Amino acid sequence: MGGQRGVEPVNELAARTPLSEAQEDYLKQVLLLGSGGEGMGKLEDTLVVSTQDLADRMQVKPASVTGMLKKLSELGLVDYEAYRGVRLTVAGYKVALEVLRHHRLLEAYLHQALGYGWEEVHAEAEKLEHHISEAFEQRIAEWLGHPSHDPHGDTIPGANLELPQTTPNRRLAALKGGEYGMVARVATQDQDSLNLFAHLGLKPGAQIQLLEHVAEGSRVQVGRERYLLPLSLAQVLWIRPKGDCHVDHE
Amino acid sequence: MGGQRGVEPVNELAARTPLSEAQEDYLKQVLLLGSGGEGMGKLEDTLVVSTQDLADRMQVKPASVTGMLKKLSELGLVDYEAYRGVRLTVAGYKVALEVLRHHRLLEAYLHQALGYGWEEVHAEAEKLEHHISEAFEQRIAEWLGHPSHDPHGDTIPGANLELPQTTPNRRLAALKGGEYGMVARVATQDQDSLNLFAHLGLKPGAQIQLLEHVAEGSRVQVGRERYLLPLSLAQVLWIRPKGDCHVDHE
DNA sequence: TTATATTTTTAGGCTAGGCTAAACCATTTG
DNA sequence: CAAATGGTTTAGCCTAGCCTAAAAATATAA
Repeated sequence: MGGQRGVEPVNELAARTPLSEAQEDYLKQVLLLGSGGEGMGKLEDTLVVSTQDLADRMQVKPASVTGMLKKLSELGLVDYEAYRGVRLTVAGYKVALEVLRHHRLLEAYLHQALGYGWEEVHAEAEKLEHHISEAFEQRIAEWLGHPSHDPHGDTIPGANLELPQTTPNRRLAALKGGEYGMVARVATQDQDSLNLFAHLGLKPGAQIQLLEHVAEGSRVQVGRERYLLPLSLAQVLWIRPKGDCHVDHE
Repeated sequence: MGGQRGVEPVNELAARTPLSEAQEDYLKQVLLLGSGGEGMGKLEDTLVVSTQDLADRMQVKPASVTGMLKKLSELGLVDYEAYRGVRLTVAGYKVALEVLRHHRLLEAYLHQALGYGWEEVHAEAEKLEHHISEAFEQRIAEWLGHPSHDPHGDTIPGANLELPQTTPNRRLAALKGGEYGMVARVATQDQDSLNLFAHLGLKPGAQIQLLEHVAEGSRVQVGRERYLLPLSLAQVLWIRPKGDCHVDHE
């Protein structure tokens, strides 16, 4: 059997074997971590992901990650070299996008059709994403009118897995004092953070002004309330800058 | 540890440990098989179920069933004695009803909210029933107006797991020639049978007349069509008898 | 009531996906 | 450039659920 010359023979067939829930989750996290906070982009723009990071995200020991990466590598879903980290292959990227599409469509559906709060949808979608059929995906996508974003402001890959157009946003922590903007994305999966953001009215679409950065975090104005957000939170709030600074009030 | 006098000490606590999908499925099937075609009734009216029957239903070898029954027995969810078959305990019965409630609410929701055909809902509900939260259950129940029956005519246990009132129906195979009635329940999970019934318009609510029983099965009138249903199908079609025979036409 | 047939259980294996402890590599530090 | 440090992998174990083959119990027939 030696001698398959050529560049990328790999196990393309295996990509058709139905994957386990765990496998899908690993692929999804490789994509998310590799996209590093930014929206999530083309496969080429993706970074190499470390065993450790994956272990943290999956709530699992690094040794377990190694084991899984070997399997996924044999399936041709990731490029993995010991001690060097991991990246998705084209096949793995497709799977990850599909899972992410399920997840985000579910979030949108739970929010819009069943009245879940936007901060509540993540957990439920996380469980369901692996168990819905393509028919289900299609029907909720249709019901929703084929949305491009979920309730957190994350983009939803299209039915053919194309990525929606994204506008360039900046983290709240990167705004300059006085700048106005609209919350475009709340990029955390931590339930406590989500609850806090929801409580403060900091959801996608909300208009805000960054007052100033201080040692403890960022001071921000939302409606007529002013809050101090610790840096960790200011890092996950993505803002679409609006008009420039010092506008017509005060 | 000897000497817990009293009748039913058992492992009540374990019933609180979250069960695996497989465990839930076994419990559900013990209930369904123990209810033998009839609607599904009180725990007391339930029959003992054999290892073999369970194996057939679960698409699994009898040896595997034995293994699982031992575990469920230790958890206090079934009463199991080697070679004598199995029955649910009160705790197991509750779990089974809960799973069934999920299943049937999902079927109703998929049908009414997402436009699935009534014959298509079973498979999707089968996968999802183990993965929805109580919040999800509640929201779809509410959306549906707390229905008492699913699209196949099966009763849906209430939020407190009470059983809805059931009216006494008879199998099509048990009707007498000339009797009229309404399809009340299509009691099969076989996809081909479901498709056939759907194709013939034999869904819950349909008005029918039994013409006669012949060697090959039962001849039945639906609208202005007449069909011959093999006995196996006539056994799973439950009818609510309407007016008596020979009414005002022909 | 003994013999045969059927059902059920036991024994021993396998895979997936976790874990721990120990070995290994790479990178940083002295 | 050697040594210490910390992330990574290997080796070996464990549990859930399934399997097959063989043994045991029950049910049926003679």
